Amino acid sequence: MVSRRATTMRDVAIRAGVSTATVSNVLGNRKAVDPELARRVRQVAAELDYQIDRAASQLRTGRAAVVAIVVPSLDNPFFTGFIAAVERAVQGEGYDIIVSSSNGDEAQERARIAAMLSWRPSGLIVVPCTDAFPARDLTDFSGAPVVAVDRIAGADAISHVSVNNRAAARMAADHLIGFGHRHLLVCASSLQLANIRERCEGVQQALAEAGLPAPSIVEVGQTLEVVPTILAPHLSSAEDRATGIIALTSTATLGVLSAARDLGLAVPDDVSLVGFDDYAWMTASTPPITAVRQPLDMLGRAAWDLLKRRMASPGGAAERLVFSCRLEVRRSTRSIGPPLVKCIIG
Amino acid sequence: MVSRRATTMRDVAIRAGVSTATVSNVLGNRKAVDPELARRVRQVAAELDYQIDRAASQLRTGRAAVVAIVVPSLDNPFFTGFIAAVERAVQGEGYDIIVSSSNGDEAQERARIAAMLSWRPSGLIVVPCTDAFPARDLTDFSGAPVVAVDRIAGADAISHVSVNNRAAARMAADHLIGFGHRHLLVCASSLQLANIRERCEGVQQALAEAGLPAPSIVEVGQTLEVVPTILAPHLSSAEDRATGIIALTSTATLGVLSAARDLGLAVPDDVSLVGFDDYAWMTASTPPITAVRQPLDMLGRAAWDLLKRRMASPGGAAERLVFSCRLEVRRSTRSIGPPLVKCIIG
DNA sequence: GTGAAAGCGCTAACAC
DNA sequence: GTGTTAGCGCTTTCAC
Repeated sequence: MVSRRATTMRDVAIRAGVSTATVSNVLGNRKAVDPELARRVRQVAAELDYQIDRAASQLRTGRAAVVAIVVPSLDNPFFTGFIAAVERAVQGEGYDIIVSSSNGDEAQERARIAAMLSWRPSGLIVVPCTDAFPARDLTDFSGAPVVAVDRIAGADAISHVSVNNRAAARMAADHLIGFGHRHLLVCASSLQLANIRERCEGVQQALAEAGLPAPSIVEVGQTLEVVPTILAPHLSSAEDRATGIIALTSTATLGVLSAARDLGLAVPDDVSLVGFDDYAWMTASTPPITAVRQPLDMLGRAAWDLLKRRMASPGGAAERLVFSCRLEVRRSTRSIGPPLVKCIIG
Repeated sequence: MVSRRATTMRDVAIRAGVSTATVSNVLGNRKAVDPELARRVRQVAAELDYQIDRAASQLRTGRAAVVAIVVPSLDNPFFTGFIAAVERAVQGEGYDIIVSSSNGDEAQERARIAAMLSWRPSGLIVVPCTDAFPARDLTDFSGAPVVAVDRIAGADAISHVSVNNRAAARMAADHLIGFGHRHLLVCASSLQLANIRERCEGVQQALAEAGLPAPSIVEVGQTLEVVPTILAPHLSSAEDRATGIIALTSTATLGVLSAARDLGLAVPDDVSLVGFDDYAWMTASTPPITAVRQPLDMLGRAAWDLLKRRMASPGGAAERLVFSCRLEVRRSTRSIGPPLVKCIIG
């Protein structure tokens, strides 16, 4: 296969007997062009398999029709599901996506964002690996529109989309409380993340309002293998052991499942479990897992919408969009008694 | 936030008191430059937060330091895991990735590949949505180096990486045969795909060589929801029901699990199951699933290596790299009797 | 070893 | 409504 020079706009122009400006106008739907000429241009372009050179177009216009996405990991279905949603949203508006993973590391995040920025993308969507998002100076400096996703503390100057974490976690807790559970265990990935902290608070509030004891919160990290070991002591003490567990991420959910199995605890007979995020394996699992479903598709679409708003008016105010989650009730939770009726004295 | 023009190479050159050519040479490690000058250039570049404009660089050199990846879906952990592996491989060699999903549709695949090609990427890695890979004319025409992954029939003119599907499936079948299973059911996604057909053949061979009856093969598609319905008749007939199932993809594995549960069949007590692909949920599941693990990371790295070879010598011959899978034996399979001893007559 | 200058393919201003 | 042309920021001869 010999590498040949690609067809240029000039080639098309010559063959169609017009100027490159006209070709550009036709192909970019930019200025009114005589219909007959336009038809001819399009036909020649098709015949020659003409593909615009984006580098040249970009150099001239100063911005590429591309949105850059940086996520903490490409091996996590939550992030890849989000990317898929963004891709669906930008499709058909002529934008492509470039994606990069920060591997959950701030230094890498910074480097990856810098690299993405050198494409002069139309915008940048980032799921920061910590909620401080220290790479913000980079994006500020470049002037590229940015939308942050999911984890961000101090939602001041940056547009962002997220989920109502507190409400989602309350919903999970209320479900368990309604099933008569009084002692809950929260299995969190990392309390360094604002979204995880919010979820914890949601559970705490629900319990407090029901007049029940505060939940135990255990931090299990992001690595599945170690979760059972960390969890074991909390699940073994037969006496005041939690009867209901809320796992705050899908990895945590998997971890709880492993731990319970290793300890010979049956779900939901011995412990009820509410998971987070909603994947195919949760419904195929035995028992199917009751879980809080985050609207990934909406999140992706919203990120793109917000980005477009920033692109249209870079000077405008930052916006935030918060989505609600749904609880998919399945079979990993069971009633162990009547819900405690809240006692209001005074 | 006011959008400001980014720092250009010219800015750096002026401030460092040199020409843009020198800056280019320093930053691109291209020609020998006086060490002191080089130091100054680098320092100024850092001070100004200079980021090269890739569009300009690209326009000049004719190729972008970017590899385009097209997969059938971004919602499938096999494909996203592959993308993650490629990203790891290209990282640090200064390449970025642009990714796009064909949604399993040939027309979209074609369109997405055309769009990717307009970036004039250094290369293209594609997991075709059918093994015919009809968009090959596009890539041939553009002259961009291409590597196909996983599904490709007639491995002639195009470099590709894949897994030894036949051997992998044989391994699964032999494991079951060794456990005394004589009647196997194969749960395939789609027989349109070469890799799936090869897996079927692997099972058939193993059975034939053991002198056992041919497996039943049922095609369940890519949508999880319908799998149990399709599978039900094959799992219900109490008499000659298969005692061992081989699921040829992770979705199929999930489908078998759902179907078995719906039918009240226990794994592995009533049926043994070997899955394909190896994900976290398989080990967290109860029981943990015995599965064929595809070496995703090697596949990604190999795709990049092959691509580099094509980039280095576009005229060279296409190469293929085939990897072996491993069987992770867990608890979804059990022995139901001694293996049948193969009887060789004559 | 360094700089001047041409030009990659496109778009946008402007002239007609 | 169409063509001419300048120039985006970089890399790469080619002189020096």
